[in-house]
Amino acid sequence: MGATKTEHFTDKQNSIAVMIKALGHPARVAIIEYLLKANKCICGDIVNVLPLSQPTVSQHLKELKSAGLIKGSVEGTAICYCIDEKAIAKLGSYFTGISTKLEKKNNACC
Amino acid sequence: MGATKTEHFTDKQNSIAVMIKALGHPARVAIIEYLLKANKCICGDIVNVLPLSQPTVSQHLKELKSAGLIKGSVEGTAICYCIDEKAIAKLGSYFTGISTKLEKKNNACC
DNA sequence: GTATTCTATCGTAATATTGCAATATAAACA
DNA sequence: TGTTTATATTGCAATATTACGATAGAATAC
Repeated sequence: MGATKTEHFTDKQNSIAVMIKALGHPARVAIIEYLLKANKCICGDIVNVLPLSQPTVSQHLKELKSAGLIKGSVEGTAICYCIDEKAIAKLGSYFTGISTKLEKKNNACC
Repeated sequence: MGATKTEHFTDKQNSIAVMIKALGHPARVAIIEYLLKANKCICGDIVNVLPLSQPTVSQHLKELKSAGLIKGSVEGTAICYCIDEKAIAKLGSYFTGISTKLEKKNNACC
């Protein structure tokens, strides 16, 4: 035990959980927020801004990328990381969808 | 090492990450989705629906509750768990806020 | 009272995550 | 070619998470 029993849940539930989990760390929230406000988005900037070592930042970027939340394109020696709009939009509509259903239900049970 | 360096991030970043992290597991996504569609929301129902043991489900419910995503009220022997609308709305607006800002920026850098 | 039912907690094993130093890789430039 | 610069990978230690059996607690039924 210790491993998540992904095989017992639906693909949708698993894929939403993976995307959400990727943002479940303050460093990765900070990265997204930095990418959002930065005009240029080079990894080196992020290392300078975050209070974490370069390998650790690189690892967080890797996780965000593998979850599909950011994209990275090689730009000479540096790498340009950017937010994947579609992924964020998907998460947004997932939560607003729940809110809408709750309103319709009137959430009366409690 | 091994522990998240929360002290280096802002309160906002940490609190968002905690809420998001609570949903970063398919079982907890499944619980929210079940609470959403169920008319009654008793913990026992959830144990019957999920492919996990009663202690494990109880633990997941505890995490969702401590993250503020659900509320629980005692109802005789059973406990009535419900989604906290405000928390879900907060998450929804967090993501749609990012989307809006991305549109304004035109996300032109990559 | 005892029995039953529902949920929480404890204890513990398996696994995952976080973080960094050291090192590797890869492109640009001298 | 050798050096610098930027990022990735490896290896490892510390900590967190996931899961469940056993057990405890708390309310209801008898």
